[in-house]
Parts: sequence; structure tokens; C-alpha cells
Amino acid sequence: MDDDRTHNVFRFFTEVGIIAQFSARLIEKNLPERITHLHFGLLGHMSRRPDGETPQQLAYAFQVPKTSMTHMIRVLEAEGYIEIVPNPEDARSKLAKITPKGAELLMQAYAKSAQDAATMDPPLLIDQMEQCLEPLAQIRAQLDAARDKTG
Amino acid sequence: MDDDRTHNVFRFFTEVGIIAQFSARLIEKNLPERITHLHFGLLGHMSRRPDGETPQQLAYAFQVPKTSMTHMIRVLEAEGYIEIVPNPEDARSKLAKITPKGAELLMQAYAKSAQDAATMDPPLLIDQMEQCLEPLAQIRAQLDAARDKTG
DNA sequence: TGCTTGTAGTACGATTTCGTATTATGTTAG
DNA sequence: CTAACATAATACGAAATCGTACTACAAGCA
Repeated sequence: MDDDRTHNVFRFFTEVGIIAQFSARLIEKNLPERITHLHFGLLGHMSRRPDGETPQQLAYAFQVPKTSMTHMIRVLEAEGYIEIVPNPEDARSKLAKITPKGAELLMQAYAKSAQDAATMDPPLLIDQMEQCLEPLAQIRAQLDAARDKTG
Repeated sequence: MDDDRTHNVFRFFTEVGIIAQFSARLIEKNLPERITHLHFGLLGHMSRRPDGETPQQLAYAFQVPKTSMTHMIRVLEAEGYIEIVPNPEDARSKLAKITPKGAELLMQAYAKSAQDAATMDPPLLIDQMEQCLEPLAQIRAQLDAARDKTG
């Protein structure tokens, strides 16, 4: 890889890192104390999987250590946004499912953040975001695949 | 903003968040214990500013609370990667400057990560990254500008 | 000058993150 | 079947994050 392209890769990661921090703040502004953008992501993930997922699957999906996921799940459960049930297929394991209260929080935070995004000044550059969507999805898929090969 | 576009905004933020996590891990794999991708970013920032920057400026640039920056700076100083000197223009303040050891760490981590990136399997999608660079920079600038208006 | 207000940085504590070691259950070779 | 190994989740502890309150210096004004 020549120097220019290497430099571009780092530039890309830098921009992405900064934007990720902004988006985290945008969402957390509309979440209760102790609930972070990662919890928000967890709830969204679970809302698409009504049968629930194991902590392990969630840790893998969100790229955080298992122990961190244990903690996040506990917070969500303590606040009543999810419930933990035994995994009928494996007694070592558990399933985390979103509750109606959790679904409600998800919707509210989504709606409020969408409102904030729509009223930003200067306005959000949605055209540019849409233009990036496809390549970003490909890049993410590639990183995912590379991870599975190596670790 | 209609529902489709709102949905795309969230999808964009989601992709960006995941990719940011991958890039953080990619770099931290080549950094010593206790040094994170944020420290790496700090060193890169300082390497472009030989006169040093105040903790406040750094906290603003990296979008972290002042107290978090105090802590990060302390870690970098304890490990000898930066030095803290009084700010000649303001006795309340300080300047953080990168040391030769810090510059060395920066270069090494950069080179090793570039090597890792170049040898990924499946290979990194640099074309797609370059395609995103310009719109991402615009989006970041917009988010920055919006932050300055509101907070 | 003396006073009031603003700003830079930090002490402190509650919470979160995450690496290592442990427990409990599952799986497989013989 | 059972011993050996693998895997799911957690206990625990060290370190990081970040909000609140504080101290020290700066700046503006009477």
C-alpha cells in the first residue's frame, strides 16, 4: 500500500471516529441517566429479535468483551428495559429480551433524536450520508469478515 | 424529514459507530498497555502542533470532558510520551507537548497498523474509503458547526 | 486599587470498562 | 458411561470515564 493510500485509510478512520462520537452524544442527550448509546443500540437490536439473544451473541454483535456486556445487560434489566430468561436450549446460557418499557424508551429516544437531527443548524447533510451508506456497509462487512478469520 | 431519510440517518450513524470500534481495535492492538486510540489521536494532534496545546483545547478538539482529558494527559505524561510545561501566557494553564519518545510511539504504531491494514484478509476496501472521505469531512464539519451554535 | 465575575485545571466519588480467574453446564473421545 | 476438554456467564479488581465542587488566576469595571 503506498503512502498516500495509507494516509487516506487513517484519515477515513479519524473522520469516522469523530462522527461516531457526535452521534453518540446526539442520542445520549435523549436517554435517561445511566443509559448510553450502546444500550440504545442493544434495545434496537433486540427489538428486531423477539425471541431474544444470548449475552454472548450480543457481545459479539457489538464488539465488546463479554464482561462488559454482562454489566450493560444488568443495567438494562435493573431499569426494566429488558428481561432475562433462561435459555431453554442451554442451561449455561440466558436470553435477553426487550420489554414493552424498553420498546417505549427506544421509540421515544428515536423520535426525539430524529427531531433534534431535523432541526440542526446548520442542517444535517443527509445527501452525503446517503451517498456513504453503501460503501460504509461494504467496509463494515469487510472488517467483519477479516475479524472472523483472525480474531 | 420523512421516515426514509430519518431511517437512513440512523443507519449511517450505526455503520459509523461499528466501523469506529473496529478502527479503535486495529490501532490499540499496536499500542502498549494503558494507551488507547484516543491517546494515539492526541499524540498525532500534538505532533502537528510543536508549540503544544492546553488541556482545554485538547478536550474540545477530542470532544471529551475536561476531567477525562486531565486523566489521559496524566497517563501520557507518566509514560513519558508527552511533557507538561507551564503556559507562559496564562499562569492558570499548561501546555502539553509531545516528546521524542511520544513521536517514536506514534510512528511505530502508525507503521504497524498500516502493515496490518495492508495485509487484511479479505483486503481493506480502500476505494470505498476514499470515496467516502469528502462527504465524511463535510458531515464532520457540519456537526462541528452545529455543536458550536448549541453546545 | 478593590470587587465581581469568568475561566483553567484538578480533587473526589459514583459508575463503567474490561482482563483474569472461577463456576457451571455441555460435548466428545474412548 | 465418564473423563477430558470446551464454552456461557459471572466474580473480582484495576483502571478509565465523567459529573460536581473546588482552588487559583485572569479580566472587566467602579
